[in-house]
Amino acid sequence: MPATQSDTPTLSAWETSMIDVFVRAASLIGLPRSIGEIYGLLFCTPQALSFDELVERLQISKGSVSQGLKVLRQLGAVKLHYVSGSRRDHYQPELSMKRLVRGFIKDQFEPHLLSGSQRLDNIEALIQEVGDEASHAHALSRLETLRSWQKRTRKLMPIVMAVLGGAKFFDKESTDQETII
Amino acid sequence: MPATQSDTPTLSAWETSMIDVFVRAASLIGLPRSIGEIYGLLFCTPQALSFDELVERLQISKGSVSQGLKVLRQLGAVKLHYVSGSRRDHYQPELSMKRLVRGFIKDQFEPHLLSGSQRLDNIEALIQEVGDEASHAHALSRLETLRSWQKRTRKLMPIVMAVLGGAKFFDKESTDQETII
DNA sequence: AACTTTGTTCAGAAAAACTTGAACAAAATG
DNA sequence: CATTTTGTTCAAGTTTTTCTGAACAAAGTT
Repeated sequence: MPATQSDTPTLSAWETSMIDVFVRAASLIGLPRSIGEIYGLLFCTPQALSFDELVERLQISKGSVSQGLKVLRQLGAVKLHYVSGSRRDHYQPELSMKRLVRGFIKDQFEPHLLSGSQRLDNIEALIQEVGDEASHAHALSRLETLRSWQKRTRKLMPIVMAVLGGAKFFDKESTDQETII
Repeated sequence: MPATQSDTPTLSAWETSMIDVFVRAASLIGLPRSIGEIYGLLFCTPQALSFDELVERLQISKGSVSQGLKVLRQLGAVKLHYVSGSRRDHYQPELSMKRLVRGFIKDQFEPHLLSGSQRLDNIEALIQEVGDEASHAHALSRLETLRSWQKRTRKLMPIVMAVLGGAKFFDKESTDQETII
């Protein structure tokens, strides 16, 4: 067995700590530890890393790395970086907070908001069945509360994006488009 | 066995659906199903509900209700409502979106931001150990990126609260306090 | 074409999160 | 003070999520 180059190039202390920050952040937004580790290591490393390097340095399975990268690509949190003279895929982290947040919102938030509207309409139909007048009225009132929450959430998103990056990204309906930052 | 009043007063269709909305929302922000159910039922119901009524109508264990209410109280998502002639605690849902969001941020977000600052300082110390000049510089640069993300997140919170409620609640440092909504 | 390299898939193992229910504490009642 | 009512705690059980590793597919090499 010829001496291969990599003897599990172990993580340094600062790398471990910084990766830990990302593991916590991942868990805060409901993503598994392995995804935090992968993004974290990419974030720490100057060069793009290949699939194998991630497996070796993090000491996690190929399966976890494959699935983790899949999710990170979907979120737009990592970018493929073509390295000449290698046919392996190499990855680099997305470093723009704005793009990271947008990816997350688009992928994990918006779908829920969308299907949420659907659901509220269905509930409205069910409320029609309620016989008692007072109950019926109360149910409708709560439904409206929920709709107002939804509406405000939708209004919030573009503002968040604006604060994070200065770009315009406004809701079709909102005529009162204030200028922010 | 004397005929007691409540034969598991089952949930109506619209209540089930609306509770389902809250169960999903809870899971979206990382809270267990039982908490979504409890808040959801309180949200649907005109009167304040007691501990026992929650157990009976939702058909979940006393343990789950007790722990669920504990978390909801901590988040400020439910309020105690004293009902004369009963020594049971009765609960009502917080209906202000602003207060709900603030409770969530205060309880689940801010602690992470706080300890986050600590952690970054520790990482900075560890980076001092790095011998190689280029690596050292790169590590510091990434640390600064992280710090800027933190700072922007902090700036965002008061803006979110402002959009949600119209109140002023600004960061000490930000001199550029724009007027929003 | 046979072989190697590179990465994906997925069933089962392991770990983490959630729920249950019985034992317990605290306070009111008789 | 014994008893009942009300709610909490926590060990054990259940469910859900995550991870692993071996089998597999795709594409490049020789």
